[in-house]
Amino acid sequence: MVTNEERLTMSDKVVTRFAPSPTGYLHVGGARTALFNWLLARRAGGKFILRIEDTDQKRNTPTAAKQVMDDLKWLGINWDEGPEAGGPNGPYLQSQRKDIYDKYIQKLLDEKKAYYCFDTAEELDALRQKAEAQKKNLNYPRPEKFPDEADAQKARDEGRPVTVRFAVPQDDPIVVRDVVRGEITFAAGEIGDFIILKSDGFPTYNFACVVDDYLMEITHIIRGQEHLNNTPGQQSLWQALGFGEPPNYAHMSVTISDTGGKLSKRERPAALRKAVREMQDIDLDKLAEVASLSREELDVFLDGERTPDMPVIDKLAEFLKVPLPEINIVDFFKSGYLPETMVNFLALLGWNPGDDREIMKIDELIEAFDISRLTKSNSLFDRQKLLAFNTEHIKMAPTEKLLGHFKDYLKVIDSPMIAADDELLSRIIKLCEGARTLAQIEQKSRFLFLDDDKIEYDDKAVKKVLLKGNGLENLALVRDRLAAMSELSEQTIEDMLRGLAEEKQVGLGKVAQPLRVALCGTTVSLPIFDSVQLLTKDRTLTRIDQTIKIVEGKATAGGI
RNA sequence: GGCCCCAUCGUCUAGGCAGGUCUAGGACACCGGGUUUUCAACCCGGCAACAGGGGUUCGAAUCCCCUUGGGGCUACCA
Repeated sequence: MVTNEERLTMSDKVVTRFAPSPTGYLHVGGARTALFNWLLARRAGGKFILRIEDTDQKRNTPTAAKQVMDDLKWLGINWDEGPEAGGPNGPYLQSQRKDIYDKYIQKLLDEKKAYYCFDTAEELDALRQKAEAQKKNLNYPRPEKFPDEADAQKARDEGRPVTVRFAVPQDDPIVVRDVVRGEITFAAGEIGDFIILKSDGFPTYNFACVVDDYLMEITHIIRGQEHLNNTPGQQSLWQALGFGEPPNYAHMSVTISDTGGKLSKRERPAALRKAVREMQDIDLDKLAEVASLSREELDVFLDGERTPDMPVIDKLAEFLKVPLPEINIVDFFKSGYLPETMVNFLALLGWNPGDDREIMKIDELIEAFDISRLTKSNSLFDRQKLLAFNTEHIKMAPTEKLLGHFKDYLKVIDSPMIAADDELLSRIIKLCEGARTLAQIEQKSRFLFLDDDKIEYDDKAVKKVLLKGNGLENLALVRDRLAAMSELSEQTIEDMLRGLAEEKQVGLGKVAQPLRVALCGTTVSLPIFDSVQLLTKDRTLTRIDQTIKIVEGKATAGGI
């Protein structure tokens, strides 16, 4: 039996890569792919390369590459070669490697292993439909005689699109050796000739990726199962180009959404659409204004025809207070998850260390990582389990580290708590022991940083705690006792509240909860004794008075 | 439709390649109880799975075949 250790030292230096197309933020699936490649490289003491696959002129957004890199950095996934880092195999943006690809395209053309095509989109469509009628996939009819350079020039002059197709060898079956799935055989003739150079002069993914993997000396490619069907074609190209042994492929399972199907970034707009449809009396004009969309653009989106950019979706959701499922890595950041949580959780989606360990630090993950333990079957992204993981990681994290994460979080959500100093934030964090997300810590304590007149009273809380039973009366009593106190500490506040509860023959909750609602407007906050002490006596009294006034007013007006 | 992949508790999974030690282990969720100034956290207990059918074998969750189910791909996207 070959151990993981032996396998790693037996092989040459391991080189892996993550090759995202910069179409938006890094999403969970991409992060997982990046992570596995990174873990393998780190485990083996090899190299991890970041390569940006931006050969599609239509889909790239200018900021996307930076967004992806920011998200990788947040996760702690660093790259040895790539944009920003540099390296001997650059450039690392495929759009800047055109001359390299041209050279290899020309080589295939010269060797009659590829040929020019001049079909229009309509002509291809017709071919595809014909194939469909015969219940087959389109297998492009290769011409008997390949067009030559003169033909290509003529087509260009006539304004016809000029592409290049790879002539896939049709005589033998193609066997792909996959680390997680074993040997997969594609029958001879199954893989049709595919386009390697687009009419805009850029190579297709299937071509660029083969050339770059070769030139960058990639030894292991871990990617999603959705690429499995590309592999025979790529492997075939690898051979035609004379690149020798292809790299080790490992096709991971796909991450499935709890709504069914592959986890996709389309889910956020879809969730928003659904929520808007289910809502009544929304002012659509106002809504459009909030997102700085025209009313028409909004309608188009709501009809499901087109989707605006993510920041617009976020704005709409925020305005409507609709929680959207987190899909992109930044979404999780903004929801108060720790990067350690994401790395740990993602690593366990389709991989496990082989023992009962689940909560693991990054170092442990690296130490335990073994590519042969990748799982074959698809897995569902379980948000509840993710929450449990986050709870554990918050619990585990040293205060200083947590403080750092918390400050990052406050910044990204633009919280009024940014104003607080480290000492105060540390105390707050300690008071929130057991919190599941950084968001919960913020929500429990932000009332301390709001102006007294900016407190929003939650209707349900007011009804349940102040209007039912003796809530208001108890609050008034608390006010009097508090006003009479000279020294305020958690202990004296506790003594006062407990004493009062005992006198009234009620549980502590009956006096503590009305006070809590008066301070922060909701039933959830930091422990009450600390809350009062931190807010100070004067401001506590102010808020109590304000609350009594507002609630009594509402009650007599029959508003509640 | 064609091609490809997959199949253990509700979910993530261990076990499978080297068949017996599996009356199938862990975690999350769920249910019941405890603790409690809120939300959490925490403690104790419980429920819960080898998709179905055929083989092979003394013996199958484990090997083979079929069925069913799920997923992926099927672009001048990656």
